[in-house]
Amino acid sequence: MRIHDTLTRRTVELVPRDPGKIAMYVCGVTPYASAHIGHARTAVIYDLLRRYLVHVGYAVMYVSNYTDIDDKIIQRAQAQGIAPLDLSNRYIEEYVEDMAELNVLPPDVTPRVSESIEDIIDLITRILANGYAYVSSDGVYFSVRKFGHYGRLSGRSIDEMRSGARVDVNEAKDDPLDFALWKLAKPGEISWESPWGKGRPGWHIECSAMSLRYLGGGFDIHGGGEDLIFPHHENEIAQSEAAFPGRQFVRYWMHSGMVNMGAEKMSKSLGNVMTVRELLKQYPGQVIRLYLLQTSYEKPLKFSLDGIGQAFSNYERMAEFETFVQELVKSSGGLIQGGDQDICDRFVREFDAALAENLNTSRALAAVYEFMTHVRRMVTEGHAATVDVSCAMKAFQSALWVLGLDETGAYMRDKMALVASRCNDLQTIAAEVGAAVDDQSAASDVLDAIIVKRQGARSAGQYDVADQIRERLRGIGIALEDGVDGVRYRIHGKQ
RNA sequence: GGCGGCAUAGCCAAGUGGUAAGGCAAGGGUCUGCAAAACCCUCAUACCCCGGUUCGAAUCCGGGUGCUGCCUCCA
Repeated sequence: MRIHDTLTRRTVELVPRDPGKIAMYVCGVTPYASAHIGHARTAVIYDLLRRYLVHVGYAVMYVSNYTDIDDKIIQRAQAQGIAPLDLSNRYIEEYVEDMAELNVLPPDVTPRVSESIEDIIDLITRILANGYAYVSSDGVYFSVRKFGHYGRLSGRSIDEMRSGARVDVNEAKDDPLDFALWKLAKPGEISWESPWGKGRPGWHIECSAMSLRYLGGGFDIHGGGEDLIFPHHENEIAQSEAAFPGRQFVRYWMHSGMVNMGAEKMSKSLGNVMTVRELLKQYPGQVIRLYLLQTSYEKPLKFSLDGIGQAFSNYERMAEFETFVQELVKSSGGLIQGGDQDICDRFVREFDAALAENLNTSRALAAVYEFMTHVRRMVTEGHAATVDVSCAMKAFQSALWVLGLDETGAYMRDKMALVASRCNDLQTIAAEVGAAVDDQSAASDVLDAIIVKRQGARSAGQYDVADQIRERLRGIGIALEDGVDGVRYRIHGKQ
């Protein structure tokens, strides 16, 4: 496949360090607050990359960290009167739950800073020994000017940054551009023993230590949000290559675009966030995931509820199609009288080709939509040729897996939860139409009773009554459909 | 101040030299008690503006305008 490499600014063929294997590292979150939709976007995108690589046959080793020690965590924990690691631990647990809802597969390894102190100390020791760092009054600093390639990833020169003059002034630094590898602890702060005194790692060093630990030097893909390009990833390169001079740290750098709230970037520090939790109350995780995949991963995504509503319609279509094609396979024994035998092959080829071109999800989704239309048309028209429809089902399900949209079961569960959230309304309607339910009945039972009532009206020819009931349900976001094989209903998150 | 990115129909969005994918919404049709779903049809002489290069540009170049990212914690 081809991917866009931030370092060379080119879209290039992905050539692994070891044939058939991909080693990838993605910067995870600093868990001091609930994950927002921007965090979700990054997680979903790299999860898609991983799934695609597995799909085309690679053995993938995927590492993603938690930066569970940093200034903000310490501050917040202090404010709440709890231990920093308790705070970060709580949000890590929350994050794991949220990502599971979005069908993000757990990475193979999820290292934490607090559990990687030894590796970090070893790495700093190496950097010091190689002369790229110095011990100062309040910690250990990296000498940016000693690293010749500094600024290559983010495309800036050391002198330009000087004119920016927004780098903080710190007496302990030899140069304002230098950054901390190890911070000596202030009284009462969480700390670990080190050759330079009790303290904790600076930001940046942990990702070098953890990625090198689990993947080794020169691993394949390093990813993260594009806001990490500078200084985080720039510094990672500097540290890692200073520790192991002459060896390339990472083969390809990938960066995912930001989610914007209105015109501005969504960020915890700006406070303009939409959390995943909040969204999951209104929409199934699969719908949110599809929403995030509708835009190319490198472009900014302007968050909108309307966009999620569109994703809802689309996901509904996919879920319905999956059921449809499964039933078709059952009823036809796998072969049907249809049309174009090539439909499957063309779909698989186009879908894979789209993702192979720097994860073009819009194009891949277009292939999925067209495929659904083609298969249904084939069945509708019923040509003379015999077509293997089980291959269509397999191709479709395989594509859904790659996109991580294969949790149709979870989708149905989430929809039922939305029905349950309307239990009061349903009870009201049941009372109005005289459906036989009691106050204790579950929402789905109440809904069933209403539907039974309506079917009774229909078979009695009382269409005005039936239509009224349908309208009432539509009013609370439940749409009834009378098919030849019974009644179905759809639930809509938007109202 | 320095270095980037983006601008395609009501909305989302692909497309980096060959004459505008796909989806949502909308309108019409088939089907249906009526709807919905499904299927069929319609829906940008046109890609922010002005120049230029070219047989040919949404795509390349120059100049504008607007929005935005990074330079400080950040996915």
